[in-house]
Amino acid sequence: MSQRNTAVPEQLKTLEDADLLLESGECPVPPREILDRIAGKWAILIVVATARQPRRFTELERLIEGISRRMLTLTLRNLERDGLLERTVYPTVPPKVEYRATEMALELYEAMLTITNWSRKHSSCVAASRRRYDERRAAEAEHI
Amino acid sequence: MSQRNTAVPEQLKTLEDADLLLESGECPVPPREILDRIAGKWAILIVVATARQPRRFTELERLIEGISRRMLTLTLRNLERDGLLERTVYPTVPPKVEYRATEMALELYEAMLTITNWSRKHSSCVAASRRRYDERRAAEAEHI
DNA sequence: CAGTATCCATGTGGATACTG
DNA sequence: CAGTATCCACATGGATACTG
Repeated sequence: MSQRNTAVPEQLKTLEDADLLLESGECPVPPREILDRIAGKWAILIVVATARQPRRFTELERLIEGISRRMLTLTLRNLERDGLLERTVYPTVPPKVEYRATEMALELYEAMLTITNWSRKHSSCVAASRRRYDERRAAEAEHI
Repeated sequence: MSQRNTAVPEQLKTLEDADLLLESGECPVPPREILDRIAGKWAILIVVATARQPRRFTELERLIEGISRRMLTLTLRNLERDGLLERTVYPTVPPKVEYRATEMALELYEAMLTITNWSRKHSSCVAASRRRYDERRAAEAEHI
């Protein structure tokens, strides 16, 4: 993966091809949308929290530190709508609702781990690059 | 990948572990930040555009449809700072500047393709789930 | 308990005039 | 040409009062 220079497929010559890859006309749901979904601050955390066992609303609110009630609701709805979360209502008093990640969601999470792996692999390199960049800019700012 | 139920690692029992995975204390640059970077609307398009050949500022502005001058500059700076883009200045008049994706960036793009692949694989399933969800909600709204 | 509705602060991003 | 600076519109998201 790292020795070859073929990360971008050979047939990918123009940016229009990239659009096909990323915005994709044939897909009912474009990759861009999926990306936006998982890029949200909370979605993945919810998927992880509900991966191994069903979780209740308040339980998630406690588990996921810093999430607001509003954002929890919104994210849960979106995930449910996309079929990434299964919502089960027990018609008791008081009500009990459980959320659980679907198999599809777990696969998405697994795919997401490739990004995480990249991060881990190159993290210090990126950090070093940032230091160099910032120092260079600071130096320039000085002698002006 | 799809027959096993181990998308979430066995040792991942609590959400704190997930935090370690996603927000990661040991990483100088947390995965979350990388995710935000590539989730931006433009970064990946720029990486793709500069993958096979160096591109000039105005060239990118034309290639990447819909990007504003401001966002192009901002995204280029961020990518350069992170070491994902190499910026070369030719001190001519008028100035000429070229951007080119680094090897690291191409690897990240490749990793990102796993997400795209997930999308393609499950796209119609997600779309179907959305239809069902929307219809259900519409039905509920009616008999109220 | 599991939400919904509302208000408000902040950030993100577009358009564009200006400059070395 | 390759940007920077400025202004502004809008979406995102937090806090929280209220409800079935």
